[in-house]
Amino acid sequence: MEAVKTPTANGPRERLLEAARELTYTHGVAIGVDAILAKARVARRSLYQHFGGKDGLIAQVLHMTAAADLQRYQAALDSGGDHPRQRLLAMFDAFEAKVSAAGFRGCRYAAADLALPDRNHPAHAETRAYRKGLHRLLEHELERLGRTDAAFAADKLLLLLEGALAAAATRPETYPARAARAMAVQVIDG
Amino acid sequence: MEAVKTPTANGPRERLLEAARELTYTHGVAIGVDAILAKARVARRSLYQHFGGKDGLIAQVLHMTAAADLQRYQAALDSGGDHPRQRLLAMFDAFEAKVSAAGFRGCRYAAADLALPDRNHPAHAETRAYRKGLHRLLEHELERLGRTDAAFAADKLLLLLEGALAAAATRPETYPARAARAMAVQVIDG
DNA sequence: ACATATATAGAACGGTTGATCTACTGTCAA
DNA sequence: TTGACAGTAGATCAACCGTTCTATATATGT
Repeated sequence: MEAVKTPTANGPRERLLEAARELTYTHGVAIGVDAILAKARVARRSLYQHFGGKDGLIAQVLHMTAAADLQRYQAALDSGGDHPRQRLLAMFDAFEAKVSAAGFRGCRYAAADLALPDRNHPAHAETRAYRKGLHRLLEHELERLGRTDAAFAADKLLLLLEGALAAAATRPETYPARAARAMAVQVIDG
Repeated sequence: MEAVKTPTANGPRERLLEAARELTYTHGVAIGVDAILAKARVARRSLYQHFGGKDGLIAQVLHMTAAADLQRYQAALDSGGDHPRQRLLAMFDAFEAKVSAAGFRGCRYAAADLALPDRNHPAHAETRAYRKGLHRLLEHELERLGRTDAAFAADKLLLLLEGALAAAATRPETYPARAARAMAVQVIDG
């Protein structure tokens, strides 16, 4: 029977996704197809077979990393224990470690949105879904804190995260994540 | 004598700057040279004569808009009267109006930084100078408030502005500038 | 009137882009 | 063995990129 065929864990499709994930982060989504193909060591045809084109590949990369990033945020929350306040602070701690880590180059999703002026590009739907998911994580914790303005407070925390990502990409020496965490405390305890 | 020659207020140089200012904002700095030339109704040669190339034009556009934007921020501060607290709040009010205005498409400087992976591109020096100038405006008001941590507090306000710009570009329906202003009050009164 | 500088229009260059195509190889099931 | 399928390699395409070029027109200053 073999109902489920092994998804060739290291097949051309996965190699393309991995290569594109790295290159679009370090060089932006404007990176050339040739560079992706070379890094993935995959035939040109496979790209168009699996993803329909460059746009499809980029959208799929964002879809993949969004799921992974949201999982990481969820894990950071869980590392804070049971109390929502501690959970949120643990998340901002993990966030600070992330933006301070070597190789940090800014927010992949903000970069994609800014680099693709075409509003109908499939990538925008992915970045929108990502932010919605992150907002949901934050809002849920704030609701558990008994906040009646959980949605608005989640907007604030999301704004702090986005601002810190933008600032960390251009002025890392000011430790923006630390400033964001300090303001987050005000929002959480507000 | 004519010590100062009229800088041909509507000469090719000015038309190029104006066209590039608009097009790089709506379509990103990846916009083609041809589109800029067509909009400015200027000969191809004039671009290379005046700016040396596309990179020089982009850098000059950022230099020009940075000066204008900083002047606008200064004017917004001044509209708040004498007291630093009122001046800063007036500035955040003006900021909210700006990001809510029709045609707002995000932060020109953040977009330029993200779209130009080459760290040596002259545009980066302009965006850095712009942020430094904005930071100076904020820090000066905070110093007048007697804050000993004026530099750090200015970092926070700058982070709020950058975060609101990023959020307003992708989620305008959440009124990020309003959230930023609310948090700014906390920082200012902190 | 003449020279100079600056503008224009547009052809052309070499390079790169994303995408399509043909041809060949290997695998596996019928 | 045969046929279908997915993969590789690489030529090729049209379009566009930023840049350089020639040639011509239009001012301005001496």
